[in-house]
Amino acid sequence: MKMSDLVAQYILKMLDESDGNAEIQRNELANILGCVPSQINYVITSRFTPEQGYIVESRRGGGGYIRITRVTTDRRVAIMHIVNSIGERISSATAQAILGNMSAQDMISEYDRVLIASALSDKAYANVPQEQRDILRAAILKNMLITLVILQN
Amino acid sequence: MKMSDLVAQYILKMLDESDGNAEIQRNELANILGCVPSQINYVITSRFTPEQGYIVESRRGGGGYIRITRVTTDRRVAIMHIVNSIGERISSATAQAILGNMSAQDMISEYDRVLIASALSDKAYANVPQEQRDILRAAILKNMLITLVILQN
DNA sequence: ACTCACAAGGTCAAAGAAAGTCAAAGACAA
DNA sequence: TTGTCTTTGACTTTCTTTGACCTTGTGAGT
Repeated sequence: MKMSDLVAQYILKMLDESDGNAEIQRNELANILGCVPSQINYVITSRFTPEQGYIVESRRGGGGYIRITRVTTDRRVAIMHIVNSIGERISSATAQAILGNMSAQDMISEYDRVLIASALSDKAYANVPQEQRDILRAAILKNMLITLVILQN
Repeated sequence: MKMSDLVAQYILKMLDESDGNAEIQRNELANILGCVPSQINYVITSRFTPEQGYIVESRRGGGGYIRITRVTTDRRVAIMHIVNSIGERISSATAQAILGNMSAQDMISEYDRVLIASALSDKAYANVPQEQRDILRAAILKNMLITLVILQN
């Protein structure tokens, strides 16, 4: 595997393990992975750019470091906002409306909207007693939206 | 036999052997088959086009590659097959297994797998009486898979 | 405070490793 | 003979690796 991929992988793993925030020491990491230090810079500038959703800070000198932070895009925050606004139960119509808005506002793709909607349609809930349906729908909707947030990036 | 046919044959064999997904190195392959590298490009552009059901991705530079993926149209058929094989009820474990297989066989993307799984997880069904859960899950799973089939272009 | 040594990280350009493009030449069937 | 498909190779573009040299922080000794 390419060195640059190894480095990226290593950093991504750190990010995953520590909630989107990784602090590395350039020389140390280069040593662990067996590459030249500037390779680390290369990987960071090519794969951890702001466009790709990362903020990079660093310091030189003794005790220096490079800190890479995965920025939770507004999208993720926005989706979580909606998740939190969904109560204990939700009707089919309301759910569809919410999904429609989310898609209109580019928080989710059209593809996701349709797919999620298909998991909420009343059609699938034929066997569930009326008063349970909306509770169930809310639970599933939240679950899927949270999954989306996790899948972002 | 024509060089271009040899190359095509080689690639087709790789696709067959690895489930519709072949990754080659242009120069290496050219070397194995004894042709110039650009011959590979010629074969790919003339025989592995999207119209003919292939997706081609590539990267230049060190560790570069050319990846050719066969998009089976019978993907839809295959999914419907599975839909029909799902009975009245399905357990969480079985559902996960089916999704895992589908993703492994490239019938659905990893993304879809995770998203669908999140709609089936037992966690969301807390309020549903035990014996209803598996029925509901089957209904939702089928619904989502059918939606996927529709969404496939 | 001042200076100097050391410890980080940063920059940049050159070399290397692949893949892509394109046009000219060749082969061959209609 | 003409038009289409193949073959080939020179040249281009993109991505990666490496190393020499630069800049910035820290801390000890004066």
